[in-house]
Amino acid sequence: MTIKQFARAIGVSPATVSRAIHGRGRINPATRQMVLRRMEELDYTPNIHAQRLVERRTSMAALDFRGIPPLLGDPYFAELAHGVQEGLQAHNYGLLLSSPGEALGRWVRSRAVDGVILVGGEPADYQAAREIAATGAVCVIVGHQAVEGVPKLGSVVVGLEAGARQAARMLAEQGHRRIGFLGTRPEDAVLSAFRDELAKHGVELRPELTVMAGRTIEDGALGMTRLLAAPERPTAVFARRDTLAVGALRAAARHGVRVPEEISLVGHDDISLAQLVEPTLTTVRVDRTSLGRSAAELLLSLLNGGEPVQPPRVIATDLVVRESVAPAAR
Amino acid sequence: MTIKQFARAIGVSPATVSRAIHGRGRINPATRQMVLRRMEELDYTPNIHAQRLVERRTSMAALDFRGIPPLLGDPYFAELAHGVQEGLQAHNYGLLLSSPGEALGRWVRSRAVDGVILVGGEPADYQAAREIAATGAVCVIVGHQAVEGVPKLGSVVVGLEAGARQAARMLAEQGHRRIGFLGTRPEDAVLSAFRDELAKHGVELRPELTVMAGRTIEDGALGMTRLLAAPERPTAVFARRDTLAVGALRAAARHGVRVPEEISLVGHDDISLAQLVEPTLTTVRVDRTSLGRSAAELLLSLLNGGEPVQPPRVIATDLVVRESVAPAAR
DNA sequence: ATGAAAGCGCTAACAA
DNA sequence: TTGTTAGCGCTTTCAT
Repeated sequence: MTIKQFARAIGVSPATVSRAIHGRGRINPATRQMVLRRMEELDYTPNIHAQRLVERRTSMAALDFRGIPPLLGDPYFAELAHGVQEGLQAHNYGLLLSSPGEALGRWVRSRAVDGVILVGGEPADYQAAREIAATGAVCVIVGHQAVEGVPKLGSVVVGLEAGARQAARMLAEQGHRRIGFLGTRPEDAVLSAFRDELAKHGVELRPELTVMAGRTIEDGALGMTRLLAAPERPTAVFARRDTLAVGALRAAARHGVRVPEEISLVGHDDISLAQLVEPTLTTVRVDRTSLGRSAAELLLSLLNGGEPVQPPRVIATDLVVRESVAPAAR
Repeated sequence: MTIKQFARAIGVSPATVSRAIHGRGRINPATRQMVLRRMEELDYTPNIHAQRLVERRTSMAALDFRGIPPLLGDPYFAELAHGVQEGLQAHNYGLLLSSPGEALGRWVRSRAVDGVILVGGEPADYQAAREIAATGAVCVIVGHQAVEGVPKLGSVVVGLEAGARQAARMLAEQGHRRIGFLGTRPEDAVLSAFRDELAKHGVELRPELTVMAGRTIEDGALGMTRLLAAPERPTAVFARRDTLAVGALRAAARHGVRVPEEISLVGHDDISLAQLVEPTLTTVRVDRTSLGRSAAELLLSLLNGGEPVQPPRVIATDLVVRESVAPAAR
């Protein structure tokens, strides 16, 4: 049924129907109620394409993971998507899941979406975001660094410092003085914040106990084995990813070192596995659902004429205390 | 830029541009190439809403998880979504992620999507699928039972039997005779197939070793504890969900029972956790990516005037052998 | 407060 | 082979 047919059926003009639907323009409240009621009865729903064509907005946003390999299969990104969806849904925006590749550009240029949320921290991703914003669509990038001063471009940042500092503080306060670090890359906001905070508490993160292990469980096991073999074995270890921490846990078990009695362990990310290992893992949580929700909200605000320059939104990490940490043995 | 402006700019009529874009109707190949080239140069992209309005198709499908709680946060569904996306993308279809609730109906009635993929096995889900198909949209339901003979409605089914039988066969062949089962519901295709196949190998699945444990890790631990306390302890256990199996693994560890040396363990679903526990879990895989891809393909075929009655598509499960199974101790 | 009419940007008959 | 024209279903001035 078209608006014309429907209007005729209930004895008003199409314009009145439109006014009733949107509540804009002058319209008699009584007529409005009547129209709305009869819409239900006759099951009339406006054709969304006609609306979008004339209104020039879509109420759709695209979410793109920039070809990050495991894509949606990875719970990390799945939770992010969930948050984005929540944020959009609250404003009746739809979510278009963009597949990696060039499709995203097509969606934007054909105006299938009003805006885009890009997830990715690489320079190329920031470049892509700029290009999208330049075409007139609104774009929000979720990554590790803030973007400011670019019109139609916003950013949401994972604040890695906070959680790392909390972890450092807790370990220091529990009396740990020889602390190991299992990392992925030497230049890492988590590592520097952790080291800095330890220093503030009079604890030095020694280079020989700082191991760039990798990212997998196996990497973690290997790294932990090295730490356990150190002349002065650490009493606590901070791992940059939970997967590394889980590997470390295994290695400890294999070497007969009890966690947390003999060595404490802190992970990072709070993947679901963290609650499933034994002992359960104390870890730094990245709240991916709020990350997604914030990105969605920022997008919507930019879309509604929000200021081009937003205060950068930072989603702070925080420590989740579980079983894998104990005071340092004397 | 509109088609009219673009057409004028390159000195042809809008109709010619349209023909060039779609390659339909009579058009001089040379003109076509020219138009296509100039589209690139002038960066003209058709407004998708105008296209959809007149073509009466959207090239969009909605994916709805029917409010299954963890939603996208759960890797199981994330992988499914991934498969769906792959299938749709191959035909240039877009994926609209529908949020639980009434939104789906709106997308369908407003013609925002041509079709819907519904994931859910409850009777209410099948009912919802029927209603969608009745409105004129095409619908595919992903669940445990096939639907046939309903126009515009297709189904993809997880073939639970195959994997369950493989598991039974393997355990029987490894010499296991006292086998336990940790289930979720008594009426279950997996349970009956497993029991039946065991019987074929001369092994009885004894009622006292068949425990309806639940679905969580904790449930699994409890169930396993009961099995371990049985007068005649089983030498192998089949768990209906990997979460149950993981719980069983823990319970075994707590009771000092080694897996697989003293008791073998098989799970079901192959969630990512299955590879992360120790020992890694032998389990029945449900290939969720192909499940999603099949659903997408079926949807597209129905959309393209495919037969209302499709042969029901079944995605078979199969056994993944890892470390948690060993021959029965003599 | 309501209706008539002019587009929104595209496709597809129908003419040429 | 190409152009002209009439919609697709809606919103929004501009009249009334």
